[in-house]
Amino acid sequence: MLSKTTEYAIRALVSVELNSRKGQRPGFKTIARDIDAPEQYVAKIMQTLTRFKLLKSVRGRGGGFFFTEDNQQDIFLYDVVWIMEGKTFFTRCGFGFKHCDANNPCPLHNEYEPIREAFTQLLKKETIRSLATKIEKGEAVLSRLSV
Amino acid sequence: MLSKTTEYAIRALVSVELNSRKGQRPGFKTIARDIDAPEQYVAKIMQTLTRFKLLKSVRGRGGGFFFTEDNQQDIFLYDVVWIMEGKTFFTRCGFGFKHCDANNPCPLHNEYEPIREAFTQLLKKETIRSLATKIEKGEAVLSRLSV
DNA sequence: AGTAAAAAAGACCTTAAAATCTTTTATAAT
DNA sequence: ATTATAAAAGATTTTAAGGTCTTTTTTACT
Ligand code: FES
Ligand code: FES
Repeated sequence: MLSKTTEYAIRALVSVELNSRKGQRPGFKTIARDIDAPEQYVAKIMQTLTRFKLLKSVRGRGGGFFFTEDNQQDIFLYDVVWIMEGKTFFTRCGFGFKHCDANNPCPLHNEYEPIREAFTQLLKKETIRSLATKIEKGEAVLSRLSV
Repeated sequence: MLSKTTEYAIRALVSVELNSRKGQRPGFKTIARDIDAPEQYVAKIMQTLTRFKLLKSVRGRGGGFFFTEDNQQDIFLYDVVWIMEGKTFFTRCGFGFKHCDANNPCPLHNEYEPIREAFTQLLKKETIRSLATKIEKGEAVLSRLSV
């Protein structure tokens, strides 16, 4: 569904949020450990996310990644997916056509479109914060050891 | 969602079904033209599908791909996806964990699982025949020119 | 028997995603 | 100023999906 890169991006942001709540400002190594992903790859993803201003970074001693007042407003998963996968993600045809067109539908359209829409709504509802809160409450985990 | 290869596989089978209804026994070149996919790649996919006995093939003059009495029972999209993507397809975690586990859920599980299940049900309901029928009725198309 | 037609098989190539390695730039403490 | 720390940037590698090319095998027609 989502690419591995997008999944890492979401998990990374949740990691920053959880660390922030503990008064920490994590670096990419901490984040990578948190979400069990390759360090340098996480570093690249963080670069993308900061370039798109989903969060801020500072270099050097005591540096790391963090949210500012600007970002303190909720980041929807929709935003992250939009950045990482592109806007076409939300309108792809489930049958492989170049794009979805209700006026010239593929044979899956009528049934696929609502499912795609449900997923989009999920991405428009859940935020980095909401996921972090579930984890903080112990209702979910950010990472799981292999099995 | 589905890989390009799986999409080709489904469309190829629908093409065989439509051709059969017209009394034809298509070869991979005809199928490739029908579904607007690369000839040799379609040939490879057809090899996989025949190996898994979703349909039969005969070589040489007058050869091609066709369904037998055995296959005349409906082929569910579920079967095709199972073959092309593997059984793990239906139980993947939307958050990137190795697998989905309701007892140790990711923060998307509660909302993602029903969506994944809805898609699985769609694949268990629709068949190669049902798609072919929609196309025959003019309710949908098998292929679309670029745009 | 010989030939043409078609799928099967195997080797190979291309592209994009995922991942790694190395160098540079910014920051803060000493 | 120097040094340690950390992100940014750039180049490169690896892996897997997607795609192509060539040869072999099977089949039917003449
Ligand atoms: S046309 Fe295929 S999903 Fe809409
Ligand atoms: S654990 Fe992630 S979807 Fe079930």
